[in-house]
Amino acid sequence: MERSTRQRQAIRDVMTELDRPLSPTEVLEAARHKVPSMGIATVYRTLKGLVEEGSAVPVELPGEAPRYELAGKKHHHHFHCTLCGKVFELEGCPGDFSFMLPRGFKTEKHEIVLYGRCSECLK
Amino acid sequence: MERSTRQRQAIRDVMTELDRPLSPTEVLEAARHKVPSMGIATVYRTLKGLVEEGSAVPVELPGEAPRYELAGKKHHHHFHCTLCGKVFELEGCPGDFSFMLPRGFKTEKHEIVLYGRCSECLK
DNA sequence: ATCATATTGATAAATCATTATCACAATGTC
DNA sequence: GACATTGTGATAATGATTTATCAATATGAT
Repeated sequence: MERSTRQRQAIRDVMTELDRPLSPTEVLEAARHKVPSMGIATVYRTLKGLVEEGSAVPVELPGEAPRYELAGKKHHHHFHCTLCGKVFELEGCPGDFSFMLPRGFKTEKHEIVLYGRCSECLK
Repeated sequence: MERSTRQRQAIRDVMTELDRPLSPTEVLEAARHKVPSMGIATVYRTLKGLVEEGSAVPVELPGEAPRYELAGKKHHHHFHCTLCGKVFELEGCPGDFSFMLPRGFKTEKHEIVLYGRCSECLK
């Protein structure tokens, strides 16, 4: 991640503009609108580099290959549209799940995923 | 799933006895205590059959291959021990996540996964 | 107990996401 | 602008999980 290339800039731009967790394939499709020659290998390479340098983080959802979003966001969870498949960032969090813990267990973190229809798919 | 075999009974027994979501490998290891000759193919075949007949359900956790648990349990979520890797069933649920939904979105279901140390790993 | 056939176990093959390879192109330093 | 070097794109290779294959075995109806 030393040189500034059209491809890398396009990928960063796409992640900023769409502002939701994107799969490598989604990144490729969107980035090709800016750099039509882009290949999937470049997407994987760049996403890996962004994660290593700390400017992106992987978003793992049940039964799905990792998506990626820009780092630095505050604690949040995700919504997965069951129709279009897009994942969106959610605000808010119930916060305390200790009442669900069996005796003797200790929790470090949690994940919440809501499933349903996004506003676009409900139109 | 027509005949009753030692292998299938062993797999059902293991799932009942351990009473937590099990990966195919975990099922194999436990079932071999009952039927030492058991092969991994039989585990996959049997789990698939159990799911098809509705007596087991897949449990998908972020970044993990599916585990399987017996069907018929009431709404619940899961705890994933970050040390031993075992997954446990949790009781209770905050229930309402509508306050997290963006305007125009509708939710159908949700998943919660807690991560931390199980009681065995804290001893 | 016999027999038709479903099941098993070992392993080859298929899948799918991701990474490695490598010739060619682009970057940016001098 | 020349050049050393990094980056790209096409695609082969990899790794992990799951499924297919098939000869041998076990089941259960007769």
